[in-house]
Amino acid sequence: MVLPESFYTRKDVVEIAKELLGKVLVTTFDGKRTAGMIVETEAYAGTTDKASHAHGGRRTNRTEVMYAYGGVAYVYLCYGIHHLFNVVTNVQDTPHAILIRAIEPLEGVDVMLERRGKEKLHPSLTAGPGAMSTALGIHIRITGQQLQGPQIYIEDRCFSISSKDIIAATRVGVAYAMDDAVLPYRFYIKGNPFVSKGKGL
DNA sequence: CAAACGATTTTCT
DNA sequence: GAAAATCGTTTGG
Repeated sequence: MVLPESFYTRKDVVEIAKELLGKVLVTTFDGKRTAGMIVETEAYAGTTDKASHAHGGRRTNRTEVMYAYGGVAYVYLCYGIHHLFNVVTNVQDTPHAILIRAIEPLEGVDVMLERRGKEKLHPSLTAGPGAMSTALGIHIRITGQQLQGPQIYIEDRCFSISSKDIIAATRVGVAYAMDDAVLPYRFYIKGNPFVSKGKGL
């Protein structure tokens, strides 16, 4: 079943980040369908989180979509090269978001390989937010789209992830956030080979 | 209007 | 292990 808007509009972004593990992200761009199970996420808790683009209530053209009602996509360009895919959560004017960092490919592996210019399935195909977005065909132009299709949606296929297999860790690449960099806002599935390595982890 | 920067990945040494 | 790639967004003049 496709996750309803009510899944995203709840207030606890950390809780939602955990629950997204094991859900399936499905995209259909250029008539090509790809899907993968989410194995790694990071929560960004809006105005009080220095690592978030919206910290301190910052509001610009880019971050405006984070202030929207939960359940839309926020994609932004990092280092001029990488498209990073986020899910906006919480209610309007509360800019919470969850970065999807890695998936385990389930459908359309051949399409992902072609988009990534690779020959065979390897964890590096979708481990890491930039790589994953490329594999799924995610582009910054889909920012603001509803996560209920037709181009992109997340569904529950009833994969059960035991809570003891969910690992909480610090986020990647946010050292500049000072004290908020140590918060355990990164979640991943223990032992899954498609979880990104991060920088020093 | 010009300049600096980054929630990363790849490539070269 | 270090450095480059590369451009939209943000910030300063």
